[in-house]
Amino acid sequence: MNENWLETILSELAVLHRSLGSAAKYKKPGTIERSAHLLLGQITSQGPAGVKALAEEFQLDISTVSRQAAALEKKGYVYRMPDPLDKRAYSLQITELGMKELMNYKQKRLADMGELLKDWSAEDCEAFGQLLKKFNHTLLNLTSK
Amino acid sequence: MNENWLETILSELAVLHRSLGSAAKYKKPGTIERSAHLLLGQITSQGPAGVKALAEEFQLDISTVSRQAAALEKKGYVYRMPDPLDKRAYSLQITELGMKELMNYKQKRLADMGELLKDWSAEDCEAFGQLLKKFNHTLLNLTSK
DNA sequence: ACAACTTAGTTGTATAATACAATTACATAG
DNA sequence: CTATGTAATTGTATTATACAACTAAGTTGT
Repeated sequence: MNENWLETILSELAVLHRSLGSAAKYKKPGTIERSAHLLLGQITSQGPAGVKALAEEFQLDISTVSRQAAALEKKGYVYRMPDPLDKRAYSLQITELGMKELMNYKQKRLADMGELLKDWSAEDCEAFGQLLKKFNHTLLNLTSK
Repeated sequence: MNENWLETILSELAVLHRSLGSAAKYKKPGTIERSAHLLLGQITSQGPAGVKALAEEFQLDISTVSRQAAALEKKGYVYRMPDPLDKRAYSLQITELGMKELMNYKQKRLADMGELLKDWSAEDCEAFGQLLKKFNHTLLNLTSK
């Protein structure tokens, strides 16, 4: 394993993380935040789920997800469907408004990313997407065991 | 431009950002943080610099870098070299202790990353490193103009 | 030469995203 | 039916960031 590439990956990941962190500062009033959108996306694509399941899925602390869920609920993007068998639990379901918001957000992000990558070859885009996916997969697998 | 890869890139970046954010939680006492290490790395590889120059380099707010610099100084990893021509300004220079710390940190990170990627082919590591670099470059170029 | 402007850095305040610990309310097993 | 376990919330803390107000020092223009 060539150490040089490891070093590159490490430092570029650090830089990337920071860029993504500071880029997050286009928060006009009324917008909702990145993490909350991941939650919205999850319950949209995978169906309703409770806080605990979502936290496991994302490997986050339950408290983190709980607060995100509360924020989403406050904005009317999700509602809580009580679990009939367990009065402590509930499922988060996306609302019409939530779906609209999610679409909107995705659309905007896609446009931005398209603009950013407008000079990239299709091959590079594809490779980058695949490798990111693979990396995330590797990361989640390792940390979970 | 194939929209599908854009979508993959978008969502995988979001996931990656989050993983990197929560992985940051192995902070034993006495450790120093990711961002501060980027600063240390920068003044090591590019030579001493002031807060303003570093902030520009990283495209961060000056206040952010100022605080990071203060933290590094408090730990004894950098010292302030007053600029003889401008009494407002100074250069951050790395100390022996700072170098030791930086080495140590890099070493540990390299080992972790090597472990993480132990099943990756050399080709994939290389491609991932290159694409990350390219992406960061694209990102910094665009946002700066 | 001094008033007006500009610049380097700091500090106050705010926000997002996270974790861990304590708590609440309910569920389940002896 | 008491003891233990579990879903979620809430309190508190941390890192990393930005923006705005401020301080002190340098620069410029008449």
